[in-house]
Formats: sequence, structure tokens, C-alpha cells
Amino acid sequence: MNTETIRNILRKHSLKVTPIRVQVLNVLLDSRVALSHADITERLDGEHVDKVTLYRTLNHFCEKNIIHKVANEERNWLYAIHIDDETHPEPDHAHAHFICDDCERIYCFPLTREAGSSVQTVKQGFLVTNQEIRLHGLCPSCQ
Amino acid sequence: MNTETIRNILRKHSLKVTPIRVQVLNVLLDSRVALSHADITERLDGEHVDKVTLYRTLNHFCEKNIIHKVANEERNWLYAIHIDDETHPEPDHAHAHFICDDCERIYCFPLTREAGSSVQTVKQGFLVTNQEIRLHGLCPSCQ
DNA sequence: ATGCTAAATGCAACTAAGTTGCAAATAATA
DNA sequence: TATTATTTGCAACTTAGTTGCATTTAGCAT
Ligand SMILES: [Mn+2]
Ligand SMILES: [Mn+2]
Ligand SMILES: [Zn+2]
Ligand SMILES: [Zn+2]
Repeated sequence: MNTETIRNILRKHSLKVTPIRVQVLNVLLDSRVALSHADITERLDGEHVDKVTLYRTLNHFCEKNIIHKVANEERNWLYAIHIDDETHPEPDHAHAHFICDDCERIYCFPLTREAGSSVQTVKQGFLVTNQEIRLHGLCPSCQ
Repeated sequence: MNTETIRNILRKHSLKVTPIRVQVLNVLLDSRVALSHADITERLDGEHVDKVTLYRTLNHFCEKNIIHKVANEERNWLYAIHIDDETHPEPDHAHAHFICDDCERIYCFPLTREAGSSVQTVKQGFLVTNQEIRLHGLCPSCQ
């Protein structure tokens, strides 16, 4: 993705435009799957980025809702751009995560509304306001 | 729950019957919600239990499928007995977890079959074999 | 009952993801 | 160009969970 577009995303969220932020955002925009801190560090190579700075950058992006985090099976955070396409205008957790049980990659999937609203009143006395769906299986390259 | 019943659960899974195992299983059988390592330690008080022994006990129970673990919002493990009632004869992940956004307690819920099978073919090329549903909201005592 | 042995326990040290504190550098604005 | 709030980098810290190893014990055979 074009650097100026990325710079504008940052400005839109009133974040200072710094080289690290541009590069990290670029890496995340380029990826079809959610990435770990280590994944991102690798893909930034050439440039040395301090691990704390990277964590803080990712947390900033999360607070601004530019990206979100999802835990993998080892319970480490993976980071992904918010899917923001026409088919999926809702905020927050209105999408599913697909976890490949072979390669362990995690993909963000938009959810159809009917699927999303199917598990509403499961048990008397509990009020469900939101849900998180994690789909397990095999991704195209692992079948 | 009666101690002899607990001893029999252990024997059924060819685990040696030890005081710690009996007590831990008793604590888990008594709880309506999933418990952390710290929660369990508290409820064992009187008896001192080494933290490593407790972790190993819990992992043993998981391997034998007597209990299962679920991550809380801080990504620490909580442990719960497998719900094993008539309404829910399937193995593995065929139940949902309800997370109270106020008190953070986690409950295991059986899932109706229709809800469980609603999110099957979400995206071309991805094979879904299993799913995990985390419901967020308010539990009865937090509304 | 007694002894034997594989499994369970307890303690200390370790691991690794993520955070905190603070001093030095820098982007935005005037 | 100067000012200042924000960002960065480094070191130290935190904490859940694991590993290694010596000691103890449950279950079983004699
Ligand atoms: Mn996602
Ligand atoms: Mn459960
Ligand atoms: Zn895969
Ligand atoms: Zn509650």
C-alpha cells in the first residue's frame, strides 16, 4: 500500500507519523493473516525496531481501533487490521476468526448476520450482548 | 460430592488416587464456574498444595478429558469439569463459554445443535471442522 | 504385612510474553 | 528555528506456567 495513504490513516486518528508506525501499518495492511509481535519484527527486517516500541505501537493502533488483537492457541497476541469492507460495516467483534489447526495461521472472516445472531438466548438469566466465534479447521493451503 | 465417587472417577481414568487429586477434583465438581489456578489454591486452603503439583494435576485431568481449560480475558487458564449431562452428549468443543463482562466469571453452556452448526461454510476453500463460541454479556448476579 | 517400583510430589530454577520507568530523540506546530 | 508534548530505546521487572531432579508414596506382588 502507498505510503501517503498510510500516513493519512495515521493522521486521521491523530497519531504522529513516524517511520516505525508507517512500516508496522504497512506490514499489517499487507498480510492476509493475523501476525504476532515476532512475525511483525521479522517482516520489518533491515530496520531494527525495539520490542517495547513495537508493543506500544500495536497497543496504540488497537486503542485507536485501526487494528485489533486476537489470541492464538498458545495464548499469545496476534494483530490484524480491522476488516473494513462494504460487506461488513459493523464494529467490534462482528467477525469470526478462523484458526488452521495445521499451520496455525489465523484469518479474520466477516460473519453473515444470521450466523452472528443465532446464539442469543442460550440460558435463562444470562444476557448475551456480544460474541466471539473461533472456527477451527484447515486453511486452503493445508488441505 | 461423595469422596468414593471421586475416587472412582480417578480409577476409571487409571489415575492413582492421591489426596491432592481428590481434593482438586472435589473443588472443580463443586464449582458452577471455571476456576483459575489461584482460585483452586484458595479453595484448597488448610492443605498446602505446591503450585507445580497443582498445575501438573490439572494438566493430567485435561489429558484424561476429565476437565478442560478455557482462557479468560487476561489469557490465563481457567479449569472446568466437562459438562456431561444428557442434553449434551457430544465430546470436545461442542459447548459455549459465557464470559460475564462485569465479574469476569466464565460459565460453560451446552449449545443447541442448530446454533452449533450455523457457521459451517463461511468462506470458499476453508474447511471448518470445529468451533469455539465465547458469549459476552452479564451473568444473573451482575444485571 | 512387607518390599518393590513406577508414578506423584515438592522445591528451586527457569522461560518468555508483555509491561513499566526513565532519559534521550523527534514530529508537529508556531 | 525554537518549543514542547509525544515517541523511542534501553534496562529492569512481572507473572503464568514449565522443567529438572531428588524425595515420597500408591498400587501391586510376594
Ligand atoms: Mn479479526
Ligand atoms: Mn467449558
Ligand atoms: Zn493452514
Ligand atoms: Zn457477572
